[in-house]
Amino acid sequence: MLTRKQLELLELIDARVKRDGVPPSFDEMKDALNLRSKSGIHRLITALEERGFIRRLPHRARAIEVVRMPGGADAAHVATVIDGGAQAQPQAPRNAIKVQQIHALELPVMGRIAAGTPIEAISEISHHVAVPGSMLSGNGEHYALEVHGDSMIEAGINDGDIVVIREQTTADNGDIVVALVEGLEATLKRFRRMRGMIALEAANPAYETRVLRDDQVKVQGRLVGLIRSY
Amino acid sequence: MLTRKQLELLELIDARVKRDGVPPSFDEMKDALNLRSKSGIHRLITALEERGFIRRLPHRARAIEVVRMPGGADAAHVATVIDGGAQAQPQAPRNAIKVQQIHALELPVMGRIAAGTPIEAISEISHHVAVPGSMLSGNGEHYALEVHGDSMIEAGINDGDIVVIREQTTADNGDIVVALVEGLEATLKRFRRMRGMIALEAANPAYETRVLRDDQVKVQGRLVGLIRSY
DNA sequence: CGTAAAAGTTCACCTTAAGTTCTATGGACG
DNA sequence: CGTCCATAGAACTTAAGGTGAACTTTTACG
Repeated sequence: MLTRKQLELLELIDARVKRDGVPPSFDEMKDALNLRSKSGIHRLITALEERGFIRRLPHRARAIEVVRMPGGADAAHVATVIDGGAQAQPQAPRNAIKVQQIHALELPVMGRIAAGTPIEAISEISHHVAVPGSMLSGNGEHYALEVHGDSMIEAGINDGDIVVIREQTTADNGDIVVALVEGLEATLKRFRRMRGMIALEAANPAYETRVLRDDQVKVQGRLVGLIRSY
Repeated sequence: MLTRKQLELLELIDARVKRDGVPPSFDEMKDALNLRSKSGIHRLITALEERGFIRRLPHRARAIEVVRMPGGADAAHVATVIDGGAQAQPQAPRNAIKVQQIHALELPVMGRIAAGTPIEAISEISHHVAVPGSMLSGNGEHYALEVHGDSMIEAGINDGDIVVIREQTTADNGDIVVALVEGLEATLKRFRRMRGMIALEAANPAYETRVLRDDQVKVQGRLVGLIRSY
């Protein structure tokens, strides 16, 4: 899986992060591996990223994170240790064997939502889904809903899909939102504001656009992601 | 992941919140880090937010929250500990570490695939995505591809979507598959076998169904999931 | 409720640190 | 003897960090 050099670099990064709390820069790595040019480091880093051992933010200084160590993790079920909120706890519990960082989060599926016509509650949690971190905007609360109906089908949202919603009370034109109409019907529609009114458009010609007064519509969240299983 | 300054500031905020119960103001942080201008703090805060370590409400006084600490896990980045299989950690660990199951796996994105017309390589890994375990069939290798083009649009597969593929060389009628045509074109199409020939149907009337001889088509995998970010 | 103080934001300017890219070099190898 | 590939080197681009000042929004208080 890894060449000797790649492994060496991976172990170096891991050791430095543990020692300093801060990942090494390219220059520091180059010195530590006795190379004279950091372009070699660049290639090694790229290789490690491709193989899924580290994650990084391109062009960002010291933005490297070790995701797993060789021999490590690759199973579908993994136990995650979530730190209560603060208190870093670097070392894993003793009987843990392998560690992998997964860039994802479990979100509650709060129920079903009728995509086209109205109703179906945002009520109790039925279960949870893992959602890739890249879908989440960093700040803001998120939850998931199961789509029922075909009214958003032309937007590529099918019956049974899981949609990921970011809680927010405002929306821009063209956003797909979860809106509460008349205080009770929760629907998933495309949001458009026009001369004082709000239009909720379905993405299916069989459904009519509903134009409502400002006070009849309460935006509850915006669609930020979609997950479908076949 | 963090530079020294960023880490320093993060630890300061964390310590202050623990000590005072209230996050420090920009001026207080500036003094604590021995800076003469608070605009530097602003930039560090922005960097910490980008990297997902803190969450904040813009313009609000002292509205900063530490979401996670380096090495520690919370929010979008979660450290997963793979328990050997048996014994999980039954007893509540010393400093209130919560254990959560994340039912997901990081899959490599192997490149782009043209959904409609032909070609685009399954070549090197560009990056990784977390994929919910419910998508994975337990056994079998999986990988991900970025969809390019609109040929599968009526199946709810849009340009830019990430599709999750399970490696397999056979397919049932109606499956959506990654197929290698004539040994070089990789396409995402619906698979149908008819009287000794294989039909690869696009889900877009603008594209024609291609009917090919058995030996011209090699099934490489089957679509098992889809992930879309807005 | 209005206003002043406090807190957060933005900009311009600068220096240094860090990451990226491209081309050249030199050895291993068939 | 040419190809492959890791290393080197340097040029280049961008990010990080620092400062000071003006400006806007919140928040607290009389």
